[in-house]
Amino acid sequence: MKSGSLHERIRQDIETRIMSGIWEAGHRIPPEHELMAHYACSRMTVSKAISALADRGLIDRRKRAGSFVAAPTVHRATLNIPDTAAEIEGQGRFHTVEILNRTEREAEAADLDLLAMAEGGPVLSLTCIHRADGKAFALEERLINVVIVPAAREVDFARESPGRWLLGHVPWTDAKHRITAIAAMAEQAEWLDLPEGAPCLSVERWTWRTEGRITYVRQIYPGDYALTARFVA
Amino acid sequence: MKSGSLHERIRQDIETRIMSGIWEAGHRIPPEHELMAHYACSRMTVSKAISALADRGLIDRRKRAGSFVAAPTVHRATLNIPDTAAEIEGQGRFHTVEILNRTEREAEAADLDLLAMAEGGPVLSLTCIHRADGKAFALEERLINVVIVPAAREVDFARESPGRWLLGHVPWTDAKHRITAIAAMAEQAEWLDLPEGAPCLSVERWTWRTEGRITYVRQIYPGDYALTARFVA
DNA sequence: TGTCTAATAATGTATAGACATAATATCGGA
DNA sequence: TCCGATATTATGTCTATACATTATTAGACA
Repeated sequence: MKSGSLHERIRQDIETRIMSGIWEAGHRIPPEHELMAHYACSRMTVSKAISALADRGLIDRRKRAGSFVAAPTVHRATLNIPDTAAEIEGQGRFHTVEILNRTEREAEAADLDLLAMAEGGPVLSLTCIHRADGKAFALEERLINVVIVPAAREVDFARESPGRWLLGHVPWTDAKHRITAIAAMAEQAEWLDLPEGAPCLSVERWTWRTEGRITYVRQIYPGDYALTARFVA
Repeated sequence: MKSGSLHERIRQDIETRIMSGIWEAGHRIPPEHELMAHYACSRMTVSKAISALADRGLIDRRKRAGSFVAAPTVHRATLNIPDTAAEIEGQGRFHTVEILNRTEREAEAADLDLLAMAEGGPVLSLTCIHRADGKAFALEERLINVVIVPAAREVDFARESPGRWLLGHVPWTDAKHRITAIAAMAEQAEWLDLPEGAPCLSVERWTWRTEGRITYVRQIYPGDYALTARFVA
């Protein structure tokens, strides 16, 4: 239980009190000088423990007033969205990608929107299917902004999947995800080996850095695929 | 840009270098004493900045060896799953809940599993529909472990929705989420005002605290409902 | 009684130094 | 050349102290 350092133990201690409901929302936690006395340590150590809790949103700190247990209003969970190749290999299965379509073209109206391109320019459009031990796992539709990532032109994405290549070679500053349920359209259903209209999970991601959008990707998984997320950090 | 405190600025500074790709994965960031000199500050301040980055998983720190930019293998995003009532009201719409079914019974085999109950005991089963401005928004199927939360027996959940009541009255220590796509079954489709078989987003959540599982809930949204998540903390 | 002002209590930030810990580098000897 | 003891370096934790910031409380004054 007592994991190493003092500030860590203090944090754990307070966190347990909050989580177990001994200190409920709105309860004022003892001021730092009291905790100093209680744990017989310096203020910095106590402060470090409390700051960690504040960072995680478990408590609110107000000057002069004190620190209070925060009222939970949302479930906040961390979602790990691994690059598909890593995910499949992580399950001990054999991953392959097949490129179904690769086109380099001038950005069309729809592309301009997805990649937030003001002026237009060349884009690389990819459609590929990921397989785990030969079985369809996910369908990937991707647009890459070639203006920002010119190197993508030269890559053989059948050898290294687009997601993995981008992750390793192109840094991003921000990403937005959108998760919806869709009905598989005829062509999609065929590739995923599902009946037409079968429910599928669609995960879209827009990735950008300061200069602009890097890539847009939509991944379509059969409905029984589950994204899992956990509370706590 | 420069927001307030020095350690915050240093963190921002380093983060920008990492995110922009100036320092790529595996790059060693300057040791603390160099950063001290560069920012003309004490070691504690530098350390605080770097520790924050380490907490977020952006860098790895190794004694004697130094601190290195971590290799990104996954997109990590924070998913906010608000209690449905709060979500609807947050959109400025009018929220109502209708309880379609409320049963208190001895736990059945399926319940024991979902609530991880070893011995059995009473459970409260609820089915309700959330509406936004009168329009179907989400269908909620919930099990509450009455052994742990006896107070739930007395609550009128038509006045305060189950999610909100639990959030406000019952502290949890951990939660697990599972997101899948499903086809609406006849009864579900009817309540959600969708054709049978329409793709729907299913969000399941298991919530527990030290003594055991508190509640299991499955929320079913029409397919066009989107969960969104952002990178960064 | 009401209002403005000053004291006070709490957190927030930062310093400078000490010792602990872990991994690497170095050097002497077999 | 290899091995092992020792030195070195970078991070990890902690102390004691100082001053800044902010909201509340108490007191002075009209």
